[in-house]
Amino acid sequence: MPYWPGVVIATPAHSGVGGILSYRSELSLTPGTLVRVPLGAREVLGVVWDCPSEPPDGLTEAQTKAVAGVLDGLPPLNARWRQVVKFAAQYYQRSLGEVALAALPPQLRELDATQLARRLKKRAKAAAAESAPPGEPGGHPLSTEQAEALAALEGASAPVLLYGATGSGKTEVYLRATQDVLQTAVPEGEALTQVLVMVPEINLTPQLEARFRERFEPAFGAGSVVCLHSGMTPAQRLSSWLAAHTGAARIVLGTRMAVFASLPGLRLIVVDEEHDPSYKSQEGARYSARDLAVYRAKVESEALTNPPHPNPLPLAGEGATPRCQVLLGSATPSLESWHAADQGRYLRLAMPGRIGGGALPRLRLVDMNHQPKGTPISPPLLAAMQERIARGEQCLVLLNRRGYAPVLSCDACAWKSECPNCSAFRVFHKLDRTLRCHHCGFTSRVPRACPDCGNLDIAPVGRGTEQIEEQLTSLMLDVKRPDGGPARVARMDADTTRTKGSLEQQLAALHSGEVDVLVGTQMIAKGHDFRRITLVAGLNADSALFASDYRAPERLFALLMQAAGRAGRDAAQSAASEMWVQTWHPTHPLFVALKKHDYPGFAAEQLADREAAGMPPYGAQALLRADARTQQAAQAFLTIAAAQAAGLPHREQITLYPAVPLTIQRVANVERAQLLVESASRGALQRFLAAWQPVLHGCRSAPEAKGLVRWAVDVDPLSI
DNA sequence: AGCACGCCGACT
DNA sequence: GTCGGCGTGCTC
Repeated sequence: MPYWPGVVIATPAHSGVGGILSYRSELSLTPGTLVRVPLGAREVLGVVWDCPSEPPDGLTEAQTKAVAGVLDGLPPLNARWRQVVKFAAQYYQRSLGEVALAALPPQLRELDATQLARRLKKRAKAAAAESAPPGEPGGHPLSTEQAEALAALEGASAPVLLYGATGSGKTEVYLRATQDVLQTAVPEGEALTQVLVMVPEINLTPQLEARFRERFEPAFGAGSVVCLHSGMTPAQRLSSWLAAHTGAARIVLGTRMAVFASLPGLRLIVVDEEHDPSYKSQEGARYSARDLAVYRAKVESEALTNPPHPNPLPLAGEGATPRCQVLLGSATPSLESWHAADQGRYLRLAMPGRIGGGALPRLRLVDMNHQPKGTPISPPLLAAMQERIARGEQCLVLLNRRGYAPVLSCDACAWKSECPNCSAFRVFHKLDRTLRCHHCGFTSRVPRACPDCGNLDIAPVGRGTEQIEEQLTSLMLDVKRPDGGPARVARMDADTTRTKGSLEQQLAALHSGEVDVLVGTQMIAKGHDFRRITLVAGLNADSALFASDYRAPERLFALLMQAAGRAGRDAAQSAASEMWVQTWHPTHPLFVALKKHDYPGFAAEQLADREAAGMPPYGAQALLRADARTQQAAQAFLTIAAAQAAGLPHREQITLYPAVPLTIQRVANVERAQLLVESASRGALQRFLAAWQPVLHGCRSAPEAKGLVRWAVDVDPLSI
């Protein structure tokens, strides 16, 4: 008698096929089993979702194809993993298959059974060779704050928000919490405990990886720490994924994609810099890895509390029910998490002090209204920097704009360096004499004269990191370091760190003291531990103060706080360390709060504004986005979709705003528009979106929407 | 999403 | 005469 496994394969997000296709099988297959199945003309990877003995919803045997093969040797994906994938697909309005297959390493799709067997054998051999004698992980003595946080974490039965100043030693808390989990005994036959640690950016994984390896590999073996991020080669990703899935890896360290790793013994999820927007995916299923981490921990905990096959003999001395904890860490938490802690849904643990008793840098605001016009670096800031360098200290200069100048403009006519494919200017890069579009990549050589009128005077307008580097270099010409050498200025941004190893090389140059002033984009504000920096300067903060994006202030606060955290990490110098901000609005409340290092005050203010406006986290939002050949077609699709939403469930609790073009309306010759969907109730929004989905699918073929390229729903969007 | 099938311009 | 452009439509 054949079985009919519901197999999940990568079906399109909005296709009529709901995502689950049924096949025939001679054998009953365990849900979670990986299989190969025929689809159209090819054979693809699938996951068995369920396996009834009756054919589902009127399918006849003639309509079904047979499962082509089972990837045996691989344990099935467990029910918790499937639950997280299912939730993510539902919540973010995508097909189950798309989310499930995106969560698996791409190479798994190409592998046949023999190749897989070979990989698994290789893994097993490597693991045997690596297995180290057990030892005790080391560690530094803890500060009182760290010890208290850890003690509180131990008993916590809710998500924990670790609100710790930069330099307060959050990483050590992560390491200790990990250690506690890894040393937890599990009943015979159960999966060994595992920990998932997420960081916002690939750049930040190497240094964290080094700390985790150093701490845990001596005790848990050479393969116990693995990384999972999109920068790895397909083979590496498969290898790490298999290590996590089979339980050989005890710690998985990765970017947002790692939230979908298969971790049979998961007991702790750490989300470092939980406020960081990089945790929100911007393509495919637009999930928030931070939010999914919280959900995943809940699912794992429930499974531990109500195990399908309860262990009759609880471990001696284990009074508390085991659970999977989630630890969200930040010096400037997201307002969503902060609000959850205010409400008591999350447990807030504060670590306000810096390790070694160091002070946070003092904020110096330069009122640009009282400075000579046209000077990117104001005289008092320049003097302060020169003084620091003469003393052998280092400075960091932050400017969120790559290139030499954001626009090139003709003095005689109206020509500007517009991108032919985008509604944006191309950026002047002086070093290679190019005009580059940062949105579509279109690049050409800088014209010698104005392309429109032939005028030879085409001038850069505004400033980027290249220009600041150039100007600082000349301003520092006469400045001597204590060793008598000339002051050196370097630049670090996406352009200087493009090639492999260049980031490490630049960081090394800074550490060794070769560089006195480092100019860079926000990448220099993140994570890296710079010992001798005592002055950090933010040059162009004001653009975010009055941006239309309501989250801009929160991001600016986080960025400046994070940047400030780069200064004075050496406790001996911290007392004299400074964060300089040049602004035309020195009395802005954001700066007032920043000056006092008062995140709670800032958050309370922002939350009050959000509540008054019914914005998240008080109300729920989603965006319907459309890309088309013409702006008219994009908006027509959205407008028709809104009209056809009439009568859908919960429509009366939903506000649909008019379709509007995006701030950058055209990118790579595609016109972009969006429509904001709002509701006071998250549940109502969810159910409305689910019901809207088939309607949206139908709107695609409306004659007015001819030229539509694609559309997508973004639930809990980060920018609107 | 892939990958077919299916009708109109520049090439061995 | 073909090769190939990407528009529409389907995948148990």
